[in-house]
Amino acid sequence: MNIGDVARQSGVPPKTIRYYEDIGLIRPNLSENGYRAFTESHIHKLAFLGRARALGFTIEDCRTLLSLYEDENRESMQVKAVAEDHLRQIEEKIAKLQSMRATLAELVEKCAGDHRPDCPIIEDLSPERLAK
Amino acid sequence: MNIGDVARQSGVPPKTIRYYEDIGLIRPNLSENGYRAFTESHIHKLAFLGRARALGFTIEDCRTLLSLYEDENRESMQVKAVAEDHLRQIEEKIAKLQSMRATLAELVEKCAGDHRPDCPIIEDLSPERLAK
DNA sequence: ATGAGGCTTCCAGTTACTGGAGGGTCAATG
DNA sequence: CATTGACCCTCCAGTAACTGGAAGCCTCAT
Repeated sequence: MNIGDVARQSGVPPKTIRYYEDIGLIRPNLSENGYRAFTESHIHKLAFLGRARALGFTIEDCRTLLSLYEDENRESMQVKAVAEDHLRQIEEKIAKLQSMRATLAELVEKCAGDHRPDCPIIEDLSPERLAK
Repeated sequence: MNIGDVARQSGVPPKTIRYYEDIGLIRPNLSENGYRAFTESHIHKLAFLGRARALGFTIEDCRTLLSLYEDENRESMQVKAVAEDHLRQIEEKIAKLQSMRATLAELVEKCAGDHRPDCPIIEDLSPERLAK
């Protein structure tokens, strides 16, 4: 199967598939004409990767998860560890963003948004000592 | 003032200050010995940038905000527009992350995390058609 | 004058792709 | 049989915002 078909069936764009090959996530065969030749198994792996990426796992996490996916003797605790770690990082990001949102929302609300220059947003960003 | 002092007073590391100069956010003078020479005003701008970055504004947003900061004739609606836009993007990011978190939390909870290979996380990532 | 610490420039690496140039391959059509 | 359009290939560069490191001046205190 050619890369275009695989892209359609896995949901992973051709460019990305080539990139995944570059970094060693998948290893398609080469056919005589120089085209990559993919199998069903490649489609599965790519779809797997697509979902893992959609859940925000890093490429390195994906590498680990893919090897666990292929490993009949994996222990679910290995998978769980990766996922829990990722979950923690997502929660940290959410916390950071929520704190930003809180500050921003407050500032935006306080800002008149008219034609005058006075602006609580600018003031908040300015070093207070200027007020001296 | 040398870059080290400015870094300490503004909270922006020397490397980053040089980078900000590179991309035209600040313009320190050059002293005879080839060192950058900063003024109070540079410290203020850098502190401003540091805060804006901490609120997640992009460098391009910072460029805009900095010019508004320096513009006595700014209209607060200009500032507000930038902030509102940024706020919207943050909210989008939060939404995406929360959806990831929900899925991940559910999967993590369902995973036994023991020595057996069965794992709801891997199953969720796997293309279902394999089940056929 | 020597050594520590600060300053300089420049190059490379980070994350995960994405776009584009330049150029072969294939299947179908005229 | 030539051409056309849709594929495919490789390689290079760019994205965001820094950060680390090498190689080499400058300055001040001993």
